[in-house]
Amino acid sequence: MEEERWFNNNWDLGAVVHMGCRRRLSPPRQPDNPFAAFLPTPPQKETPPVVPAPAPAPEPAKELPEPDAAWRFPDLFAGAGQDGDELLRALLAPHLPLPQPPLLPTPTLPPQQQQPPVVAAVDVPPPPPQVRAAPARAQPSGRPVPGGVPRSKRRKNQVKKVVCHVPADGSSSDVWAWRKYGQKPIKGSPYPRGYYRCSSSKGCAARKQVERSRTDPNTFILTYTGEHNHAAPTHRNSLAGTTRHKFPSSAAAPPPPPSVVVGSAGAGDAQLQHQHQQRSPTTPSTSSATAGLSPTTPLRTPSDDDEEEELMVEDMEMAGEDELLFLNADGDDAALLEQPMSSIFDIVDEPFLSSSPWVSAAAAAGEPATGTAGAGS
DNA sequence: CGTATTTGACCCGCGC
DNA sequence: GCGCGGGTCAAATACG
Repeated sequence: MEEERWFNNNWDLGAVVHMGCRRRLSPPRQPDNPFAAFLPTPPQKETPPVVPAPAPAPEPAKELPEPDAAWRFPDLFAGAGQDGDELLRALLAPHLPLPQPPLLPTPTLPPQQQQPPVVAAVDVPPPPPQVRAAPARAQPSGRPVPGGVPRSKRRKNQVKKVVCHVPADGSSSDVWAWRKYGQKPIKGSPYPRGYYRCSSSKGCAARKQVERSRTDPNTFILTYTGEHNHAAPTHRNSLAGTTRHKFPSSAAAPPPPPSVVVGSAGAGDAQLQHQHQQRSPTTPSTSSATAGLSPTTPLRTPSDDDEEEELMVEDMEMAGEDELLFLNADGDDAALLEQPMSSIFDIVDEPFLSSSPWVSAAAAAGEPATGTAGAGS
């Protein structure tokens, strides 16, 4: 039951999805932040499930504190070097060369807001052989596996993950289009976890999980799994069809602002809402997810930092990865963190970088222009 | 018409 | 071996 409730909440993972780990300039604040749902507000409107989390107001997402702040992509790659995560490497590779500055001038961002999201590269170590030989059952039900990898194999053990902690308000979008394929309530967490798959390419195995940190509702945990086997989309993908913001059937849940719009900084949030509320044609940024996000950044208090670290640790433990790398703003890696996640993706399609509008535009604006398809969300 | 989102069910990994 | 929890799939629905 509780789960259902959370489920219903349907907070906008999408928004987060877009955000990815990138930080972008954010507009002042919006009344209705798409991320609001993720924000500190308790998912539920009235009854807090089991989570003792100090949920702020019962309001849906609207009452979120002030999510504003722009943020950038946490550098997944920061830790990439070691994890052996090809993902990270890939991400980093292109990145290094990039002149990071262009990304965010952070002119308007107050110091507090500038906190880079924490990124952790999780390398899931292959399970000890003894643990389980997993005969890899061929697909049980015969369900075709997307990547050709049997579901069982994809599971925890062998999956490489990149974990990013980003401020709830912040949002950034990555160039990729993410399509939501599931959402589940997580035990122990009042917030549901959204599952997204890269819709930029049909065969792309890249997946993304968006979850609000139980310890710090102000932080979203983005987990990237798999690699993109294609170049970043320059414009909406064919796959990324139209964005649709449908209000969840669950009437209980307030219409979450599904997608973020790439609007101009400042209006971004507002646009987002408009988009899904009014569906303004102006920003067809593609569907919701990848479309730009104009998230705002959350105001983070100093204490948040500490919490973030803890979060990271938790993640690591949770993930069971001894070898996880966590990047923290405090750490030297912070510099790396400053790089927008999009860069990471860029790796995949370097060629695109040259022409990719988002890279520069996104960096500047903080959002991927309409180029990405919005799936995500 | 095509695609995205939502939601329930199924399946599997992991722990006990 | 069983149960729990997580992750994914697929059908239905809705929107551009």
